[in-house]
Amino acid sequence: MLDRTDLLILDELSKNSRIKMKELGEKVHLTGPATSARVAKLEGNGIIQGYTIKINQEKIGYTIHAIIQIYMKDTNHQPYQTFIKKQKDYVINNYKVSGESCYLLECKFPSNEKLDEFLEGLSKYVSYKLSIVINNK
Amino acid sequence: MLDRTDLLILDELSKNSRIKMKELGEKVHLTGPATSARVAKLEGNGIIQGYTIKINQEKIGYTIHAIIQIYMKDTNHQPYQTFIKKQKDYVINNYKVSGESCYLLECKFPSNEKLDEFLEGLSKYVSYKLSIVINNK
DNA sequence: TCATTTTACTTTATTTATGAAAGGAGTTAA
DNA sequence: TTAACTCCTTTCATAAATAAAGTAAAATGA
Repeated sequence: MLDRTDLLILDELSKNSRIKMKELGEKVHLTGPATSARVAKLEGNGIIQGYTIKINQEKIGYTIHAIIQIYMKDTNHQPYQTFIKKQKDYVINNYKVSGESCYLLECKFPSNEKLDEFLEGLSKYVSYKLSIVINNK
Repeated sequence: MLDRTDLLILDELSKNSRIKMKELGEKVHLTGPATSARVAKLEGNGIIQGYTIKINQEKIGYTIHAIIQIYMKDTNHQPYQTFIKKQKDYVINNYKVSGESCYLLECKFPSNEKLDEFLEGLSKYVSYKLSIVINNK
């Protein structure tokens, strides 16, 4: 299904998704139009789900990166899910997981005040364990 | 430092980083060159760290998404870090965290065999708790 | 206060990239 | 062998990016 060239294209687009088709073509030894057709195919079959940017969250004021293990108090997850949906500014990912906890919630906050406020709300619905990210190497 | 227009630009580029500067300009009520200059500034000051793609990992054979809590057996983290550096194919993020565990390791695997192999290696250096991601809503 | 500089933008013109169309080479299958 | 596909290249028209020049408003400073 995917050959070496496709994987190379994915790799290059991961590193720089705004690369020109001509330049990407040079990297994978194809012409611009051939490369463009390959990329369109990868979009069409859903392997490329979208084009996005990496934002330095600290530089835009989100200095706290938290990962929170969520334990349900109740079998009904809906109140928790509804709460999370309202916190789009803070929530990066809300993973349902197998293992010790029920969810792993990845969030960003601009201050301890906002984090505290969030946890106050959260604790109405679930129990949690908080981890704060120090680095990512 | 960042005004409303900058935040709008970041938002639009997050949704589609390959958008034309002219089209992005229309969304934020600027001309192409003005938009282009704003974006260049956001790149220059490091707020935009890079342009990338979202890849559907399942469609390229990575069906297992795991998050692993890491507990050090020893005060020396180096053997663990060295091991992780060798596992680039599988490791998405290796967060050093405060809280219960020392690290939160996010990984992807193409099969239970590869996951098992990885865990066998991992257990030489650290203790761990494994969570498998079911969904992300 | 008023002149000067800076910043942020628009407009225009040139360069560059994209995307459509035509065609060729290699592969597969009747 | 021939037809149908796939995947590519080349060519060319169109569209976008970029550089340069100019403008207007805001900030700076004597």
